[in-house]
Amino acid sequence: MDSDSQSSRSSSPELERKDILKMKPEQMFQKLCQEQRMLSRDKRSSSRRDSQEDLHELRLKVNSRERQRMHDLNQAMDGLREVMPYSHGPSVRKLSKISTLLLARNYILMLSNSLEEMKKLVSEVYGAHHLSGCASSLHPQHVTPLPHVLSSVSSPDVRSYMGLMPPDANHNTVYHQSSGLFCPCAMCQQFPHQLSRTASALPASRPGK
DNA sequence: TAGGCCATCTGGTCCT
DNA sequence: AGGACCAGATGGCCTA
Repeated sequence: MDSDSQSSRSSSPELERKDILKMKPEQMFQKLCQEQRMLSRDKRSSSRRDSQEDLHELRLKVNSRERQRMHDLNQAMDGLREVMPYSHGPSVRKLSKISTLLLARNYILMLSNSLEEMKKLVSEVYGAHHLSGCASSLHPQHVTPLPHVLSSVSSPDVRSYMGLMPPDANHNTVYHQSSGLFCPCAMCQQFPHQLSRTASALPASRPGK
């Protein structure tokens, strides 16, 4: 649908066609006569035609700009989708725009929450030399997703990411799982296999710099 | 087939 | 004045 002048989605020509179809024959005839008169008048008036052509060209220009703007917006949306933690496999349908935005919002909230938890954890570790079970205390349900966000999300992938349901076996989630739940914290994501070892082997004092 | 999602056009408004 | 942004209208495509 790149052609400016040949778009089938143009609304006003469609309307005209519908109107014409609704007309009685005599009305249609009148309308045709009227259009003929207008056409001949336009032929006589070259200046008016020029202004109409200018108007038309302007309209095409504006349409083109708007289309480009929407393409840019969609490109940005795709960029956002790429960094969102949901399955990217070919069998997975693309997130809708609204779902992408809602998920992005929730993801940011979750990351903020995780960061806070990590800060607490670090202070605990360096304070009491104790690391509690991270994976059991940090899952997305602690992020408290907003009800209206959840209810609007229909994609099983998104819902599974939000902790509403276990992930489909066919979908490879990027999240490390613990007891069927996802742990979003950076520690579990980057080196989950080291977590238990780290917990017992953490130095009693702050690592020297 | 209804409903969701989307692309496009269009006119209005705001901003530079 | 021209461009960016926005929202409404419209119609196409796809899926449950």
